[in-house]
Formats: sequence, C-alpha cells, structure tokens
Amino acid sequence: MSERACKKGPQTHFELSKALEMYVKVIHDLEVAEGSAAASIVAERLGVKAPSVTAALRKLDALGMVEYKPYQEVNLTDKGREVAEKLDWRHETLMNFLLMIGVDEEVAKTDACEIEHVVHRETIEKLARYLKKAREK
Amino acid sequence: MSERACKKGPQTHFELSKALEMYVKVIHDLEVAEGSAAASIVAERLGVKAPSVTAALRKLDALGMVEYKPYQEVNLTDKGREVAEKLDWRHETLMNFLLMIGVDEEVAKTDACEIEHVVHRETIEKLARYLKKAREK
DNA sequence: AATCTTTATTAGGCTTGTCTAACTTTTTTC
DNA sequence: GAAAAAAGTTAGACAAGCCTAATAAAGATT
Repeated sequence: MSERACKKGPQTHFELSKALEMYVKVIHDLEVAEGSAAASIVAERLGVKAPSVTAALRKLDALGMVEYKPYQEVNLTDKGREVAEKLDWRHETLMNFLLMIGVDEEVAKTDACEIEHVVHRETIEKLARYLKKAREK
Repeated sequence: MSERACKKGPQTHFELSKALEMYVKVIHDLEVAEGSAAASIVAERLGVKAPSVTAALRKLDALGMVEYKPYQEVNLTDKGREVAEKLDWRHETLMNFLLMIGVDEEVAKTDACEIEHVVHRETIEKLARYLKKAREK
C-alpha cells in the first residue's frame, strides 16, 4: 500500500479558485436579498477589506462571471449564477449530510464551506443519492 | 435563511498549511518505506521541483515538524509523526466513506486528499462513528 | 585522488490574494 | 448647489508557494 500521499494534478475540474468562488457566493446571496451587491457589503461578509473586493471583481468580470463597472454595484452573469447555484447545491447537500451524522451546526457550516470548493461533482452527486436513500428508510 | 456564505475565520484549528501537510505526509510515507526521505523523491511524489522542497523543509524544521540539515535526508520529529498519523487516519476514514457511497476509487482518493486538510476533527470523528454503525448493520 | 555526475541549495521572479495609505467618485446633508 | 461623509479605486507592499537558472556539495568512477 505505497503511494498514499497525493500528487497535485492541475485542477482540471474547476473554473474558479476557492477565493473567487466565495465572492460569487456572497454576490449571489446579496442579489437574492437585494437585487444587486455593493462592494462594501461583500467585503464585510467575507471579512476582507475593500481593495480586495475591487481586485476580485475585476477578475470575475474578466472571467465573465459578473457584470462590473467601477463605482457601481455588481451583478452576476448567467455563468456566474450557474456557479453560485452549483455551490449552493453543494453546500446544501454537504450540510444535510453533516447534520445527519451528528456534526454540530456551526462546525458543519464551516466544513461544508470548505468541502464545497474542492471535491468532484461525482462525489456530491453520490452523496446526494446516498442521502436520499438513507431518508427513504 | 440569509448569511449563507462563509466568513473566513482565522484558522485556529490547524497548525500547518495544506501544502506543508502534504510534505509531512510524503515524508512519512517514505520513512515508513525506507527509513528516511530524500528530497528528490519528495519532489517527485508531490509533483514539485527541488527548490520548493528545500523551502518547505526549512519551514517544517522551524516548526519542529522535521529534523533537517542541509544536504541530508529528512526525518519527522514526534510532532511531525503525529501530524502524519492524524492525516493518515483522516484519509482512511474519508476513503472508507467515499467508497461506501459509491465514489470511484480515483476520485475518492483525490477528494479524500483535499478534505483531510480542511475539516474539523469533530467531523472526521462523527464520520468514523457513523461508518462503524453502518457496518454493524 | 581528481574528475564527473547526481543531488541539493541559493538567488531571483511570478501568481494569487491579502493589506494599508492615499486619492477619487458618488452620495448626503445643509 | 457646495461642503462633508461615505464608498470605491489605485498604488505599493507582503506572504505563501511555486518556478527556472546558476551554484555548491556529495557521491561515484576511473
């Protein structure tokens, strides 16, 4: 059983870094709640400073994830919204599972937030399927 | 159900970055297999170049995780071995679970490698307990 | 033992994501 | 509508991790 540690293959299955995905999530939350997202609130929600938000928005815009003009509120593009919804679904699925096995709410939340950015789609799909079955019983 | 996205609290529950943990894992593997770890093999296993290994070893040494003298093979300290064993246990637990829910072996491996670095101890403990129960049935 | 080869280290650069401080734009308030 | 306040941006720095190219040390070969 050698070769246990894991090589660092080039992330083929993710379009965004974890950091940028977090911005997308927050922007989506704000859009749902208020129609669009102000940079200052994004900063506050993520616990970062304003210039970090500016930098992130420029990148997300370049990647076609948000519609961004300086000094204006941001909105997700369709592409960005897809990413946000994917993350939401992942988060939900992970939360449901973690709570089911008895993980504390707060811990589950932060762990789901970590895992959602790093696992393969297949894993979440299998987890969702498993969860559904476990509930039917 | 607002406030869905996750703030980035200061990592209180980890002593090492994910990158450094990977070095510890590989060094441990090599120690088990051959008594000690040569930098070139560590590099190869992790898919990085030699200078990255040197830099990492210097950091791990400063953190008391390895015994390192330039131009010599490395060995984990007791502290480092503890970290490696913790990671092994996490990996094992995650693998068992992922395989149980039907995730493909290769995918399970890389996903376990990601998750093991980021979740709380509690989560792994709950998972292990859950797994044990699921097997008893 | 001197050279050649392999292995490791140093030096310097790049990227991502963060920060502070200074400046600009927008909005509010009187 | 002008001045003050708030919000956003730019400039420049820093940390972690990675890289390449050049250098130094160890180990082999004859």
